[in-house]
Amino acid sequence: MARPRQALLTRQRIIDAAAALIDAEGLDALSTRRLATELGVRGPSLYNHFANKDEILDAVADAITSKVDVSFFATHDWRDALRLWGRSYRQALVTHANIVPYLAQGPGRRPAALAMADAVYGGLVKAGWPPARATHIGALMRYFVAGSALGSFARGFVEDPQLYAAHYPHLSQAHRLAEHQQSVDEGAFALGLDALIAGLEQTYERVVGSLP
Amino acid sequence: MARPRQALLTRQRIIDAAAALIDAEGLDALSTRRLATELGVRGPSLYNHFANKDEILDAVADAITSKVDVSFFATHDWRDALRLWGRSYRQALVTHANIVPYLAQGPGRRPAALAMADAVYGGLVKAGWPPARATHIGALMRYFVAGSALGSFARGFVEDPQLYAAHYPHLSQAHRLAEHQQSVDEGAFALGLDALIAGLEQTYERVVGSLP
DNA sequence: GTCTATACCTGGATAGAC
DNA sequence: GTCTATCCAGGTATAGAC
Repeated sequence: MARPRQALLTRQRIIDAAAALIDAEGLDALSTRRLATELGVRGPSLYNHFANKDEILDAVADAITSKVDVSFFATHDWRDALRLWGRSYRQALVTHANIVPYLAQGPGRRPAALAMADAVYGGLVKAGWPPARATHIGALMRYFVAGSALGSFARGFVEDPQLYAAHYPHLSQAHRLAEHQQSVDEGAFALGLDALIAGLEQTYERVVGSLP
Repeated sequence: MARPRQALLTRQRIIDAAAALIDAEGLDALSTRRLATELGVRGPSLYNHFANKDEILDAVADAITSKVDVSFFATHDWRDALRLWGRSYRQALVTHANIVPYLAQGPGRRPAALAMADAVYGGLVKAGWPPARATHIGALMRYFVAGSALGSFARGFVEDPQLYAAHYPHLSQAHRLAEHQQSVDEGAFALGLDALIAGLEQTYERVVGSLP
């Protein structure tokens, strides 16, 4: 099996397999050898499609970001657009939570991330937000979404009541958090998103609403 | 130099050196060999003080979290407490941004993290927030702070105007972001924190203010 | 309590055959 | 375009001398 008639690998197959591997076992599980094995191939073959491992990771990150829906800024009020975009953004990251640290720290060179920033910024400015504020809003939404995808709050807790009751008076029910992990995270995200938009609305009225 | 009269290492020295190394060169730079070298010692010596590498990382994470000031919940109005705690929390993480991915994903077994959660939850409940909401608020604040420390929004951009102007119509000034990275991040955090608290205030009036 | 020595594994990447 | 073979660096951790 030196050179198969039909290529065994494509960039897309590699990206998909890498994403699946990271989702299942974490960022550290992604090695070129391991990824190749998943694809029924040997390590070095990957280098026919990507120059190095970082290029693979960047491609995965870009694919995930490209799933975020930013179309709302063209069709909706900025408040609704922010809310709908925020949900779509979180959804995209939560389903690939293990890659969030890489994705959030990565450089602003990935096309999908730039397209997203462009749409958000453009939409906010068009709605009347001053450019500096629009930048801040794009950034703070990113903080909130990335943070919520990164660290499930509840995942941290352990299902052992004894561990908390003794030393942390207010956390006596904390072990229950482990049971309701997902609903706690979703509730916290929903509450935060509502609060953020309501708070920004006040700023908007003060800053933009007072103009002619 | 087999057995020195005075121990060369202490847990505290190891923790400090590990934090400094991570701050300077990132999480991946922390290996037992490298850390030992920084301490003027050989790799295996560390195992006299910690069972394994994860224990070292947990100790670093705990040390950082313990620097967060949660005393405000005992002395201030919940709004002010939230704001002051948020700033202190962000400050602690931003100065050790490289460890945020580990810290945010880690388990809820670290004493400092539990003490913090306990103080926040207790303070909010005492202020009249229903327990479920108090949990959500603690979580959403964590999302926002961790997200803001994790990924500097502006750091991602590159100081090359050409890169953006061509394809992203609204980002023509994006290269300027790289110059003002810190002020963008601080401005975005401040705006988001204000908006969050203002938004929560509305919820508070609706949920708590209407009670007897 | 730190050392040396070492076992053992995994990693990313390249060269050259087919 | 995938293979084999190989390099080299680095990782965690243990055993036993001093």
